[in-house]
Amino acid sequence: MPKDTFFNLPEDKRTQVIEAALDEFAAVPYAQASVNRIVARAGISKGSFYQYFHSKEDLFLYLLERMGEEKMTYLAPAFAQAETVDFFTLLHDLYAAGLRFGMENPRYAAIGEHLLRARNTPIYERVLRGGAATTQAFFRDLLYKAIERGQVRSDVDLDLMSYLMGELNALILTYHTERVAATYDDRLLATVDRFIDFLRRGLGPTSNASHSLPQNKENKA
Amino acid sequence: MPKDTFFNLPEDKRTQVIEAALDEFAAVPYAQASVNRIVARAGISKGSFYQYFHSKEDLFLYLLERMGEEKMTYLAPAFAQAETVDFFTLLHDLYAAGLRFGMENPRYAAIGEHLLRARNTPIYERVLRGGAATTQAFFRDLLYKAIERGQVRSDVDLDLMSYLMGELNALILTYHTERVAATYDDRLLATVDRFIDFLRRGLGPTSNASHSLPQNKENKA
DNA sequence: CAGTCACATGACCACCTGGTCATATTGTAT
DNA sequence: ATACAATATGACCAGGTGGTCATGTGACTG
Repeated sequence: MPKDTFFNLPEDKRTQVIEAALDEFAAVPYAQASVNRIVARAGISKGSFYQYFHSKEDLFLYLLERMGEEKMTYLAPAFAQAETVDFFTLLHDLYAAGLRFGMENPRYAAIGEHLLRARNTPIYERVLRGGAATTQAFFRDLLYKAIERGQVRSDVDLDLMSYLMGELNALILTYHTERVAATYDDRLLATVDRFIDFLRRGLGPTSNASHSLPQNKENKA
Repeated sequence: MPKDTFFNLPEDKRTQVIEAALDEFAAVPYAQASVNRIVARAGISKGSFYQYFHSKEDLFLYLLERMGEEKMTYLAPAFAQAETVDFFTLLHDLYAAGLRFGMENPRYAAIGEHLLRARNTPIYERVLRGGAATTQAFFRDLLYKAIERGQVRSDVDLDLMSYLMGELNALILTYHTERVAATYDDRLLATVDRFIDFLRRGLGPTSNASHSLPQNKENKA
C-alpha cells in the first residue's frame, strides 16, 4: 500500500505518477523497471517517490490492485449470467470481455503478460501471496460444472484444459493485437467466435459442432 | 560467433563455460543474466570471458544455435515421416518429440521459454534476425496441407491456429513440468494424446473424433 | 638463449540500480 | 509574525552491470 502522502496528493499529480509507472511497467518486466525513469517521467524527485511509496514493489502491487478492479468492471456483466447461460456462451462472453479490457487498457495487458511469464521469479510469488486470484482455479470450476451439465465431455483432462483456457486468453489477445489489429472491433469478435467454436468442437459432446445443442451420448475410441 | 580462442580451449574447460552459461540463462531472462555470475561459476576470469566471446549477446546467440541443433536431432524422426503420415499423427509425434527435448534439456527449455516471452525486447529481434526459424510459419504450412488433404476443416482460421499450435507446444511443456511431473514418461505421452485428440475434434472434419479416419465432407456453420 | 604468440588475469571504467536522509520549502493554524 | 507539521528535493550510498586493458604467464620456435 502506498503511503498516505500519495493519497493526499492533488489528483493531477497522482495521475502523473500512475501514468508514468504504467508506462514503465508495461515497457519492461518488473525486474528491469527503473524507479529513476518513473520519477523522471512523472516529473517528481527521487525523494518524493519514496515519500509516496515504501518501495518499487509497493507501487507495483498497487498498480496490480487497480488493474484487478478495472478488469472486474469489464467481466462483471458476463459473470452476472454465469448460472443461466450455456458454458460456451459464458466462455465466449468472458473471453470477449477480457479481450476488450486488454485492448482498451494495453498497458495493463502488457503488465499482465509480463507477469504471466515471470513465474519462478521472486516477484511472482509475492504477487500470488498478495491474493491475486488464480484464473486457472476459476476455469477449472467452470469446466467442472459444464461437465456435470453434460455440456462438456466427461473425459476431458480437467487440469490441462483449465490451465490452457487461462493461458489462451492472454495468447489470443497477443495474437490479435500483434497480427490483426489493435482495436476492439468486429474482427476481434470474429476471432473469438471462431475460437470458441473450435473449443466447442474439441470439448463438447461428440457431434457438438457449431451451435447445435449438446447431446449426452459418449463416444470413446 | 565466439572467438577462435574459445574453440581452441581444452574441451573440459569449454564445457565448464557452456554449463555455467546454460545455468545462468536458464535461471533468468537475458537482460538479467550476469556475466559476472557466469565467470564465477565457470571458474574463469572476466578477462578470459572476453577473450572467448565478443559480448554477452555473442555467447547467448551461440547457445541458441547449439539449442537449435540439439532440438533438431529430436524432431528429425518425426519430420522424416511428414509426407506419409496423417496430419494429427505427425502433430502428435512432433509434440511428443518437442516435449521430450524439453524434458531432457530443461535448461534449454527454460531459455526458450524466456525468449518466447521476451517479445518487444531488443534481444528478441536480434535473435530473429539471426535466422531463428519461426515455428509458426512451419505450422501454418503443415495446417494448409492438411486442409488440402481434407484432414482439417477448410473453415478453420489458419493464422490463429498456426499461431496457437506454436505457442501451445511450449505451454504444454510448462504445464506438464509444473503440474504433473518433470520426467519424460507415460504420463506425458498421455497428456499429448489427450491434447491431440482435443485438436482432432476441434480442427478435424465433423465427427472426426478419436482415431476415426478423416472424411472429406465439408460442413459449414 | 631470445623472440613470439596465444592466452589468463583482475583492477578498473562509466554507468545504472533501489533506497536514504539532511535540508529546504510550503501550507496552515494561531 | 510564529510555530509546526507536511511535503519536496537531490546529493549520496553500497552494490551491481557489461566491457576494457596493461600486465603477466607459459609454451613453442629459431
